[in-house]
Order: sequence, then C-alpha cells, then structure tokens
Amino acid sequence: MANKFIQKLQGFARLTDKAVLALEAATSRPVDFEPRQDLIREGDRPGPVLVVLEGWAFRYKALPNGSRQIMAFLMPGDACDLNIGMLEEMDHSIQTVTPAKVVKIAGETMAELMDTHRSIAKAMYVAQLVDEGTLRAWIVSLGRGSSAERAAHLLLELYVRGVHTGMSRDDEVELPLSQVVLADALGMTPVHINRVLQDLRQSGAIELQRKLLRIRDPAALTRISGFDDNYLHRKLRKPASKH
Amino acid sequence: MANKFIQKLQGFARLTDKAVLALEAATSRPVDFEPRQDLIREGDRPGPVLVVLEGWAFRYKALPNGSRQIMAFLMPGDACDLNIGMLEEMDHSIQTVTPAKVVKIAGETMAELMDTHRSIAKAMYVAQLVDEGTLRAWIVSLGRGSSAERAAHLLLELYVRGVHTGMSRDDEVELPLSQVVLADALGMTPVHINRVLQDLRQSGAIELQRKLLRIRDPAALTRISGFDDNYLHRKLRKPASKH
DNA sequence: CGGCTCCTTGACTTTCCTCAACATCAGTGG
DNA sequence: CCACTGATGTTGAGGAAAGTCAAGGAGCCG
Repeated sequence: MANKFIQKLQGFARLTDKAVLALEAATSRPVDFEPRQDLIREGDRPGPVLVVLEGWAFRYKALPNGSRQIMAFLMPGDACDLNIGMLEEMDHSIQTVTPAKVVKIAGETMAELMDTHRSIAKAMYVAQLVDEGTLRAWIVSLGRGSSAERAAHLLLELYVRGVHTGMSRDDEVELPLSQVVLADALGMTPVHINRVLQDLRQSGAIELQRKLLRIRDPAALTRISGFDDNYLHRKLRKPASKH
Repeated sequence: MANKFIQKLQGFARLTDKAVLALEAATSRPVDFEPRQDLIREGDRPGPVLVVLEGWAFRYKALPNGSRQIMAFLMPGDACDLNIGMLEEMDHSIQTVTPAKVVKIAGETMAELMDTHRSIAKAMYVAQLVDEGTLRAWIVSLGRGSSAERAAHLLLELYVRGVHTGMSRDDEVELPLSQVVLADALGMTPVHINRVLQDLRQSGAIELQRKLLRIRDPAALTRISGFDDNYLHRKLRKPASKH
C-alpha cells in the first residue's frame, strides 16, 4: 500500500505508475522519532525535505519569554517546505507530538524526482500552495475570531484534513493533542481553551475525550467557526481526472 | 533603472545580464490601478502572476460579518504567489492601498523565464520562501503578542522591508496606511490601535504622522515587539556572491 | 503507592472591545 | 474664499472577553 505521502500527492495530481514507484523508493527508509522531539530547530542549516509518514508534528516558534506559538500541524503525508534547502537557516522549528516515522529526502533527490516526473512536480507545487492557504486561514482565524471561533476552526480544519487523508472514519478523528498544545496553536491560555472546549461540548457540537474527536453537529461547528474550506482547495482533486 | 521587482530579485540571487533584460521586457507594460481597487478577488480563477511595481496593496480575506483580515502587505517589487495559476480559485483577495502600477506576467511567460534563466528561478523560489516566513511571523505576532507588541512588530517589519527595497531613507519610511487598515492587519479595533500608537509615540519609540513613519528608538521598538528579522532571510543576500 | 502529566475549577485582574461623540483634514463645488 | 462632505483620527465611559494565580482532581505508569 502506498504511504500517506503518496496518497496525498495522488489527490493533487494524477501520478504515473513510474512516479509512484520512484516515490516509494525515495520514502522507503523512514526514521523513528519519539514524541516531543525536534525534527529541526530554528537556526539550523536546513537540508533535506522532511516528510512525515506516520504520527503528528507541528511547526512552532519559541519566544524569548518562554512561550511558543504553533503555526501549523503536520499530519501523516505532510511535508515541510519544498525549497527549504535554499535558505541559510530555519526561521522556525518542527517538533513531534506523537511517535513518528519521518523520511528525509535529499534536495537533489527531490529535484530529480520532480524533473523526471512532472506529475510529482505539479503535486508538490499544489501541496505547497495548500499549505500556504492554510497559513493564511490560520491568520484570519487568529486575527478575527473569538476564542470559540478559533477553537472550532482548528478542530474543523484538522477533521477535514483527516478525512482527506483517510485518517477519520465517519465523524471521528484521532486528535493526539493536549490542551496545552491547542492553546499554543490558538494563541490562548490552557485554562481558557479548557473552558472553550467545555462550551463546545455542552452545546452538543463535539465530543472530545481520550485523544478522540467526534464532530456531533458539523453544521453548528461550521457556523460557530465561520469555517470555509475553500483554502484547502479540494476542488483541485476533481480536475485531476481531466488530465 | 531596473524596477523594484528586479531589484528585489537581485537581492536573492545574482541575475545574469540576460536575465535582467528578459525581466525588463516582461515587466515593461504596467497597468495603473486606483486606490482601494481589487486586483483579484476570492473565488476568481487565478491567472497570471501579479507584480506590484509601484504603490502598496494587501492580501485580505473578507469575512461574513463584514470585517476583514489583512494577511500581508505588498510593497513595490512584491509579487503574488508563483504557482497561483495551478489553483482552481483564489482563497483570498488582493486590494490596492495607494495608486499602483501592476504588471501581469502570464504563467507560460513566467515558466519560460524561469526555465531559461535559472537565476530567476532561484530568486523566485527564495522570494516565495521569504513570503511564507513572513506569514509565519505574522501568525506568531497575532497569536502571542499584546496589542503593543503586534503593532510594533508590524511597523518594524514594514520599515525593514522598506529599507531592503530602498524605500526608506535614514530612519524614515513612507507608510500610506490608515489606522483602519492597520487595525484590520493586526486583528484589533481602530480605536485600540489609535491608543497603542499614541503609547508608542509617547514612549519616544516612533513618530508617525502624515503617512510618514520615523523610527526614533529602534532598540526600544525591537524590545517591545520581540522582533527578530530572521524570517526575512537577509543572510541570503551574502551567499549570493558565492554562486 | 508515588510521581508524573494533563485536565478542571474558582476568584480576581487586565486587556481589549463597544458605543458614542467630537476633531481634523483634504477635496469639492458653490 | 467658504461651506459642505467624507474619510480619518481622537477621546471618554462602561462592559465583555480572556489572562493570571492558585488549588485540586483524574488518569497513567513505574
């Protein structure tokens, strides 16, 4: 079975059989990481492209005062920036949440893959644009949402992404994030996210326990969050069949 | 004289003379836009790459409740996303602030430029990474900053970017943004940004009047904002000489 | 059991928003 | 030249949202 990375790329462009084989070869040797381990740190000289095959991680920036802001979650299949090797040093860090399997694809290997298989190049470009759209949606949520809106938006984003990558079944998705992590992502305090989550539970919109999120009332949650999945560019998946 | 776009790219990679000529040809026919005019709207089918040669614009997303969140400012020399043409539809809009001169470079033209002149490709990739870093810094600022921190951070970002593109002289930079626009960028109300700016003025960190920003005490402003220009990746400019 | 980490609750404080009024300025047209 | 208009900036008073501090509870694991 193709891994989550390949599955994700297939959602963005129709990959040839040869392309799939090449990708499988390039991702056949994942490395295991513990939870709470930095994959790469701010200030490091970036090297290969990192691809998370299993487990969760997040991009974050540690602040002088000891707090941190999480800017994105990496779920299985997600990769870090394509051209990251061109930068002198990382401007943020990436840390695992759960035990994870991660593959490092050398810059030259990646370039060769994209050169040889244009369908891979296209899929990678689209993936990059989607990541950027997600960043922008995050900004909108942080900037203009109430705490309940922000929380609902994040939960929905993670749920929808989970659906796309086949990690959810029905209305459930595994969500291995502590409230501290959620707070760091949403720009609020752990105490406050706790209260917000309780409100969402009591309103009947969600169930959340034991690392398992269940969307009980998608309409309500969408209404609360103002969520608009436009930025995830799912529509791209249909035109892929036109090629 | 090369336009701001070319100047900016030259900061990211050493462009050959031929590359510069090709870029000049591609950007020789700018179109004029009025202030407050949308260059492209959410939902539009994206086409050519947009490049702002003169004037200011911003990316924003309009929200159902009538407010909007600004996610990035485009200064002279800035371009919108490189691969934007691959998306089905825009997930945000771009609007001018001032009168502006904008060039549209067709996707094929851009692809050809990057194919023929690898230095252009490199510079465009780096520009894209810097934009993404800027987005992430924006998230950090929105998520973790007090209102004063956020405001100080944005002013510093714009000032530093102004310096890089030769739009500032000494400690001054033209800042044609109303307090309403600043509020929409910083996720706060116009009333509040007004008070924050007054505090910054009274503390002696800045002067701001008549669309002219003067940084009086850079150290103080940096301290207040927690600003770290890492994400702008200025260091790239030096290694460019190694190529 | 003890020692973790994570979650929950309550009381109090601070920050920021809301609403509302007024001031200032530039541009427009009489 | 002045009155009018619209956009922008400023100020004040009161209220809602979120943070802080502090303590205790629940689950997990050696």
